[in-house]
Amino acid sequence: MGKGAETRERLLSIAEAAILAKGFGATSIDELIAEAEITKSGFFYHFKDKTELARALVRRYLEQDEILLDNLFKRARELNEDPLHAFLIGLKLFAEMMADLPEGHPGCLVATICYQERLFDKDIHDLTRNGTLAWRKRFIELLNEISETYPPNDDVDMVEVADFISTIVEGGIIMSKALREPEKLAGQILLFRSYIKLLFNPRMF
Amino acid sequence: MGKGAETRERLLSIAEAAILAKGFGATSIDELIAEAEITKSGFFYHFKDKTELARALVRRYLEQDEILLDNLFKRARELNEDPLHAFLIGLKLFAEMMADLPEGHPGCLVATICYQERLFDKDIHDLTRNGTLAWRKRFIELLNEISETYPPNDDVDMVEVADFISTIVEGGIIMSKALREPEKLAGQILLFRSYIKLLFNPRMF
DNA sequence: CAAGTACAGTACCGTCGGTACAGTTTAATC
DNA sequence: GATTAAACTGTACCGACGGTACTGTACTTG
Repeated sequence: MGKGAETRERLLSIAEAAILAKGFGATSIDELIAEAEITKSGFFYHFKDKTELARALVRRYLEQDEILLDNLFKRARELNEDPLHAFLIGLKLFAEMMADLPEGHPGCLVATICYQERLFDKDIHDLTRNGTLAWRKRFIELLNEISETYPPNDDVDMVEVADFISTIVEGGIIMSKALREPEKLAGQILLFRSYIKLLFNPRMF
Repeated sequence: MGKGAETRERLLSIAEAAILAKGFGATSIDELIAEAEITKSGFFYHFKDKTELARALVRRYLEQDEILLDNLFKRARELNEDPLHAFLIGLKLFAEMMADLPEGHPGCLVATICYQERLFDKDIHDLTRNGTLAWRKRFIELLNEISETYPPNDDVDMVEVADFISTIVEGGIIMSKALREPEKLAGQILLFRSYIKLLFNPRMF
């Protein structure tokens, strides 16, 4: 990574932390450049305005997220080739990863942007929407594979179940923050795991 | 309601909508007074600063929320005196209420504040935390009553299950916004209902 | 050594949160 | 009918911030 790309990455990391803690509108460029130890000109060299910073931030966030989830569920599949058990293992790994964050989850950029919709243009909203649809696609594929072997015990739409995990992670982050209980997120992910167990349990009824 | 209280309420409603759409830091007092058609002096007559506006906003939000949930689950109990079935009816009523919001849920103030933590003092964070704990208390009581008659089919902590509904509502609001699918929230609440059905179903195993 | 990269420096504009304080309208109270 | 408090309006001002514009320069690379 060249010198320019390094400064850019540093700016993105500082901005992400600040925006997740204070919101986009309340995050000043002045504070970002103070922490990054560059000047305003330096900032505007990398991003032509605040909107472009936001765009770059979301893109980076979704890419990193994709890689993380890819690795996690690939590892889970290597530990057990049955799709249901692999998914349950993946969820446990995910919960453990969330539990290991000492200060709790720092927050999801998608959520921040949704809760400040008026500040962003269609471009950014399309990015977050496509990111969310990518989560849906990932989990639908896993769930469809599971339901081929294990018929579900309740008549539920698999798209809803696929979105359920995203809902619970987003909600769990908020509950962790609101309650000041960092472990809450992991606990809620494990409850989703409990639901999956009950939904696909072959010994039911 | 006197003239003063009326203006105050109008200000609070305008501020709530603006803050849920743009965030606290990005909401200017100037835009609030423009929409309320009063002057800056008028604003500072009612609230000594922006922080006091936030405090009043959260208090009002949690009070209204409490009343809404009280009525909803009281009505559900009147329709069926079995605690499990009453709860399932309550969840259906809740989902229907959320589905009836034409533009989707406008957002939860607790979530907004959690995602802009650095902007608020301990006072406000205590308010949101106590609000969340009130949700927990409400649902723990309902769940404990259910589990006396219906032993749960999985070994889960009832506190986690009580928080699960709050998690799903908070997450469902974000998913609705991110996907631009207002119905998503109701669908996710109904999935929680599906979980409750599976968890307490007496015909299991 | 020329050229681009990666910034620094300086100056300026309009907006915003907040303060201060004097003046005015309206409705209830004595 | 005068008094008084509530509910504002009007005006002026401050420092911080987002953003623009343009010039200058150290460092690196071909």
